[in-house]
Amino acid sequence: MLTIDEIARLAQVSPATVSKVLNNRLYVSAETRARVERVIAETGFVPSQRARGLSKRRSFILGLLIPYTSDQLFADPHLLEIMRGIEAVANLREYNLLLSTARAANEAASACARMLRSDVIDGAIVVETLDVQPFAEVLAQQSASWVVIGYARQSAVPSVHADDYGGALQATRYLLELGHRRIGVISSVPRPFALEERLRGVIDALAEAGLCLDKQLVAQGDLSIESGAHAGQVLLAQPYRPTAIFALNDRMAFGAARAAAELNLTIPDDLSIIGFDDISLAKLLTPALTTVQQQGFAMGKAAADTLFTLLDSVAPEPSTVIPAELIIRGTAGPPRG
Amino acid sequence: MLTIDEIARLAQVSPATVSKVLNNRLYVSAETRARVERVIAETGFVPSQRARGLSKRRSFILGLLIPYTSDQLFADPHLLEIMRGIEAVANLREYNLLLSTARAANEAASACARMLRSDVIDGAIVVETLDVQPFAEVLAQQSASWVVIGYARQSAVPSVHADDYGGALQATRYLLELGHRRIGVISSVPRPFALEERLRGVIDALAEAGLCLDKQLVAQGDLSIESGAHAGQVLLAQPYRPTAIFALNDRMAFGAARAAAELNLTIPDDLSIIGFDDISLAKLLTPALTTVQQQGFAMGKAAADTLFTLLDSVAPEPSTVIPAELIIRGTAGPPRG
DNA sequence: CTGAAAGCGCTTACAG
DNA sequence: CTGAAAGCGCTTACAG
Repeated sequence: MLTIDEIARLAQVSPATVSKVLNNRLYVSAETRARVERVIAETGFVPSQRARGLSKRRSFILGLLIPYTSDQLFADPHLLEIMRGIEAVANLREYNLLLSTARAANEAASACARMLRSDVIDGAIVVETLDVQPFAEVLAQQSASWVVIGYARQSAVPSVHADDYGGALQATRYLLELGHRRIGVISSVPRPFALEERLRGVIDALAEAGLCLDKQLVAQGDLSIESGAHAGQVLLAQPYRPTAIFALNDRMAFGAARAAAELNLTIPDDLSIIGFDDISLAKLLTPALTTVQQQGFAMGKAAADTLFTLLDSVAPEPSTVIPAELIIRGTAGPPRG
Repeated sequence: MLTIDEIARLAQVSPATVSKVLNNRLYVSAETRARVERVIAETGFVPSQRARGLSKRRSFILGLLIPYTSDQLFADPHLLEIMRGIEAVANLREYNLLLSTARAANEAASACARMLRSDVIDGAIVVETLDVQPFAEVLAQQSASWVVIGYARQSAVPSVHADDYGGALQATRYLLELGHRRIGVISSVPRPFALEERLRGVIDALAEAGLCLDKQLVAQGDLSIESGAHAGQVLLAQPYRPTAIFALNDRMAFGAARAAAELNLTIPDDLSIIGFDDISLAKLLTPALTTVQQQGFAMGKAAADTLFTLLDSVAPEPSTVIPAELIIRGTAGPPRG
């Protein structure tokens, strides 16, 4: 294998000098630098990262931890966009990305701790698909650098999340503007904190219009399509039924659409539906689903930026909120009559 | 940071002995081993991977390369399953997974080469979402260890792929058994090799029944939903139209279903549709899509096994074929009348 | 069975 | 501006 010593020999300088050139250090004469660079180019030499890491005490690798149950991951709308955002930043810093998709949260947390201790990774980004608490406990001890994409409530970890509250506010206001007054909501039990925020957005938007959230018009699902269909049936079976349904995630919105179809209700004429997430299938519903989009790329980018801030030992923003945007497509319109 | 020297001091042995315990070497007395293990357990010591790697000349990291255009990745049915399969094997070997999702194929190839040369990774698994040729050219030179998931035609790389031919054979036979004689096919231009194989399966199954593939009944898409819809329109606009359509991927099958809906054709009574891939949305079509499923987990596992075979310097299987299975759901039935 | 020494391939003060 | 030397934290012959 080509080593720095070999390059030094070919360029007739010391390994230390080659190292200086490699690291863009000052105090190397222009001609020496040129000579070394030529040899490097000719040989295609790439320095060994692990030797470099051993000296620099860095691995130049970031861990991306996605604790998941396969079903969740498939459903996650913007995970890939998040990854792209992280990668974009990591590339600039010449960092690589290590992927870990452990199953249970505590299992993932200890795997993460191991990678940190064995210095395989310099820091980690944890996607809050499961409970973040186990990570907080394990990683706080070893004063590790990490950030969570999601809500890191009690723990003091920097976090990045979408503006769930604002997104729900927009969606609800839109329905109100269209003229809806009886707006059904499909929420979830147990409720991830993001949904808690979305629900708060609904309530506040209704309050702006002088309305209260009618308990009768809130049905609970479990985030799945099936549960959305069931919740939709419940809402639509009411004597004085809602003219619009805001499902707090897209999959449940799909379910609601199915429930409407079973009752021969036309969307959006008989029933408006809005979802949240903008999963890739949202466009495939007919009509296409009006929903709230999260900016995965921006979230990934922000998370990586935050992590590098930590690695540079400067205090990062405790939390970053990425805007969410209402995407108007075809499932919401003015109520009939 | 805790080092092997510190452990040695605490256990009152030499670092070399600690190393032997760590590596499960023979020739360590039971009591010495016990003492060292106790200290390791008490301190929670985890050896530095990069120091270990520097000595062992291994990084214990595998590269997973997914050259993609974001659209493709979203659409990829079993990528996550593939990743899980790879991870399962990697975990057993105490290897980690590095993820790289470069855009263009040649860009990805050179990034891969860099990671190999800088010994960030010991080997790579390339998912054939784009052309594998650039990888073959770049990696062949440095005699790197890598395998492709997909078809690695001219190149001598070990490959793992689904039984596209067999899957198409099954699907077509099934339609024939249901009684269909006029079977439309939605293929693609340009055609990935996997689709080539699927088409071959169709032709052979028809031949078994004494039928030929009618050119009139083959429409070309480009793998997208929209193209499938268009191809479906073309096929269904024919005077003597097909009673079944086999779309060579699920997305085009979705498009075909949409085309059928526009003509008020009922599925499967007026038209049977079969897809290929079993993407996660397949179940969401109403009726749910009958399609051919690829075993992503098995593919990932096989690819990782093959890569480790290479890393262990033994000659691997040149190619591994993973069975594909017809999943019978609701979009295919006997033809009317 | 155990340990001293050299080595993996870089980087970093430090001296010149 | 340049290079010798030590060090990063392990492992591996080798000697005892």
